[in-house]
Amino acid sequence: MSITNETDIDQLAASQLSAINQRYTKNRRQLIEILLKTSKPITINQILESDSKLAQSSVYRNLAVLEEARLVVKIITNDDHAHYELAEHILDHHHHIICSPCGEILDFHLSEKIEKALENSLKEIADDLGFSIDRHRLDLLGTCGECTE
Amino acid sequence: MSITNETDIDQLAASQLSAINQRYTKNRRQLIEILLKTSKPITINQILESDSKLAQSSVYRNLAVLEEARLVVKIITNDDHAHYELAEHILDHHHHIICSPCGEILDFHLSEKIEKALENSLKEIADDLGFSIDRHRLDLLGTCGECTE
DNA sequence: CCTATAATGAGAATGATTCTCAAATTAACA
DNA sequence: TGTTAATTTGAGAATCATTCTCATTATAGG
Repeated sequence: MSITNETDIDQLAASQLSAINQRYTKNRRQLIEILLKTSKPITINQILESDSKLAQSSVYRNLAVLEEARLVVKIITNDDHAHYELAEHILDHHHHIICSPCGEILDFHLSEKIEKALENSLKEIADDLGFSIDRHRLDLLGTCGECTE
Repeated sequence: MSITNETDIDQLAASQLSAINQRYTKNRRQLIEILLKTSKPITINQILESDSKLAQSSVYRNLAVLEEARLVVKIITNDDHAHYELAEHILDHHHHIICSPCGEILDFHLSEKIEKALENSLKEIADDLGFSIDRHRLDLLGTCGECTE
């Protein structure tokens, strides 16, 4: 349950964008490509450095559109800069381990067993509180090897 | 494992502040009191409304100091405003359910069994990745009853 | 090809948060 | 309980990520 074929992603992107009356433009395709190449969540600055010709305002705007189309997820931490990565139905369901000193974010996976148990538990809790749940997120906050040295 | 006695909190606050060479001033005490009265994480604006005489710049500064002293936790979401609440050794270990439309945050608890299983799992993962872990956080994102109607 | 509509890019505007600095408070000690 | 040195406070200015504006450019669908 992880899409790597680029044609598939293009179809998915086009379809999810059109569902909210948005076009799958060159700029938006390029953002998807950049995020696909990167194996971890990145900031807008990193995106701007990585390609060049992209206009800052368009990157902000398009990431917001892609997020609304549920193709991209914006990750907010205590770091100054938001990070972005592809949505979980493109990658797969996972969580984040965050280095507080340097702001780097890596993905990690929980065992299926624990993930399931957690999900069931969360479903009950949300019901009790009268919430309808969109998703959950689990973050580990600490210090990476680099920053410890 | 939840401190409610106000004298105890004062002692704890004084001690943790002095550990980072900071004083337990009237302003800081007042912030702790406000957070103690509130049963859920609140924003700086809510704090300013709730008391009045507090200077905005001091509230920002003092919450940062209290956070450094590990008495207070800053909660960042996709909402514009950060929320604050007392640290987990004053309240107790818990998680957050966040209403995306209105930004409200409530606390919830996981059963002890799942919490333990999760912690063990996370410890292993962090070790494998060479991270030293400070804490974990688990958020439920969705829509509260009020915002659904 | 036209035309209407949406997307783009450059720069201005916004707004939460942080910084500055003079005045007030505090701790420590005589 | 004064004195002094160091810290905290408050008002407003500064910062900086993000959002908005608007004229120009690209696109979809006849």
